[in-house]
Amino acid sequence: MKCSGAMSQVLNTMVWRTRRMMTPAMLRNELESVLESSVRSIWGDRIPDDFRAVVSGSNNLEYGDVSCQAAMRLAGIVKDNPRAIAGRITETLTGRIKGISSISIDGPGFINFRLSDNYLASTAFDLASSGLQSLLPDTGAGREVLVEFVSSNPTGPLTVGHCRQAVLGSTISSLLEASGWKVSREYYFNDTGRQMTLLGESLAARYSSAQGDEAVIPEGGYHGSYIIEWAADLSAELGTGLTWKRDRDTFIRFAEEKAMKMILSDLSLLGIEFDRFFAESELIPEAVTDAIEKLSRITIEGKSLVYESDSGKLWLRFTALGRPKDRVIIRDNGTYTYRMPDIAYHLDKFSRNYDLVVDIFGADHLDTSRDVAAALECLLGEKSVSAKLRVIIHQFVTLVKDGRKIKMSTRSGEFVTLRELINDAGSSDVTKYLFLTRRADAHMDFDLDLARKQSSENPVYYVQYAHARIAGILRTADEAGICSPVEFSGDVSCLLDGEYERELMRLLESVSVRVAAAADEMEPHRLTEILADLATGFHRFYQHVRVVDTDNSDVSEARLMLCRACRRCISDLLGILGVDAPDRM
RNA sequence: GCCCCCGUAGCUCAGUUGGAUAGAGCGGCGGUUUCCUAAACCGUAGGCCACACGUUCAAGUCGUGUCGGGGGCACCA
Repeated sequence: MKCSGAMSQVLNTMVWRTRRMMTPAMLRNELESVLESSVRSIWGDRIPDDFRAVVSGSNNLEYGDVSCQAAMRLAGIVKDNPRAIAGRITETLTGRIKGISSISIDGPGFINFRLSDNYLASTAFDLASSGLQSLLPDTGAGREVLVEFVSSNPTGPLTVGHCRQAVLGSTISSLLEASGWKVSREYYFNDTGRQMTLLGESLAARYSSAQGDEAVIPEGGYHGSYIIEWAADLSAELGTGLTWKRDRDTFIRFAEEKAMKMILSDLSLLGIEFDRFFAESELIPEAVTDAIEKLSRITIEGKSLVYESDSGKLWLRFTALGRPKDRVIIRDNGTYTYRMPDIAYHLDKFSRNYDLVVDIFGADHLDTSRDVAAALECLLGEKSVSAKLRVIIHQFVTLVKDGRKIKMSTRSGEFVTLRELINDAGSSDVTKYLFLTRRADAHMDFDLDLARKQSSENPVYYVQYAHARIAGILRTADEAGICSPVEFSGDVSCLLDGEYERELMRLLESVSVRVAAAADEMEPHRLTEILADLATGFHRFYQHVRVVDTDNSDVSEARLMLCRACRRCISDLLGILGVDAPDRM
């Protein structure tokens, strides 16, 4: 980017200085602690220890930019009316708070604060120059978190349901990363047991049929047509002489390898990578046996947690742990049921000393997941588990095509794959974004007809368009020889005192706080809300305010800085979602 | 039978430890372009927040119950 004489003139006439960055989170924290100490200094020990003067955003411009409702809370405690309380609190703090230009008491007793123009401009500037992450609180502070997601067994391609989980998991991971966590993404899969045998046998059946032999896919086996292709590959590689009886392992391992490749390629469509693929076979038999041993040493009310039934099965007494049913953990044929290796897996995860362990599961795992958590709490102590384990359960997806819902069943081979979905929707960006427009715990109808529309009806394009528009402005500005300052000066705020500028700055200021909240709650759908707000805010600003104006270069430069802040904010957020931020559309 | 989720504008959905006049997109109606991307903007209509009771100074938000819808619950994973 080149800078003209006008620019250097501005640089000369303004006093640029470095300063300590004041983030929106710091401002709110400071505000809260000032309010709190004011309250405590007035009423002393009448205030409960857990009292907090919480500050939140105002939804109405007339009521300032941030507000505090402490006075209403205190009414019952100090026996006075809220407006009088608010008055006493504010008396003690006039002129003491950085970043605040005025304070008022409104309504039943809200204390409303107006952010100073200087502060607003400075946060916009910080966004423009250093990006969103520089304003986010460092919640993770380098602590380590393990996020497990997808964890689909290698039996076929990923489906629409896995797609939602993949998008959720990778976005939550990125969000945590942006908040200062060191994130490991892990994929757990079952490479042993009945399902793999069925898969291998299904492959063997397809393999035999291809050679004209009569062969039937086993009861409960896999009917997907992709296995026909694997069978062809298998005979091309190893010839036609294999039989299920003699070469079980060859069939199973070949199928597993093919399935895993399929899954990896599906994931790459979404741009998702894992740090580790953890196979169940790594736990068998030592880790699982060890876990059973630990559990069997525990007795609750005189009864052993692990017991054997007449038929030779081994049970875990979940009812003693507050769960509704006891469950079989070892079948009479000596194999483990799903829960047992999963408990061992979680013990393994906990033994690796992560500060936080996040599980992302579909609604079908709810019951098991609670059993696993109960077993963990029993072995490791309730406190250490509840403090570290975070389970996010998401509801299922229904596809809507041509206005009608598509029914899916998994094993039968009648399902829509992730790959088909992305092809049908036209791009992975659209798919990813739309999956994040709903809360994880809400059922979701994925509307393919909407996904295919390349118009403002489609929320992705609305946001991307805002980004492309800003990029266009920056190009125009560059050609006109205008660029925004590289250092911040407080003086710049007087150039941005218009209604639309302030509205945009106010919005930009709130973004990092909202993103931090989304990270704390692990609710990535809030990011699409924020993005939509940013796009709307920018479009509105653009419609009313001329940015590139060579006759008014100082104002133009200041406005350009807002544009850059907005663009950076949008692209950083889209980056967390893994969605492209195009410069042209 | 047990468990989970949902019920907010015509449709799809947001709604920040409970707070001020309940919001957005799409759809409807009416406008805006000699000007940096009209994939945009502005205005307008449209709501007993399923229902009842309770807690509270204050409930879309919390509790109990009722009704309605979706989903899950294996010795599959």
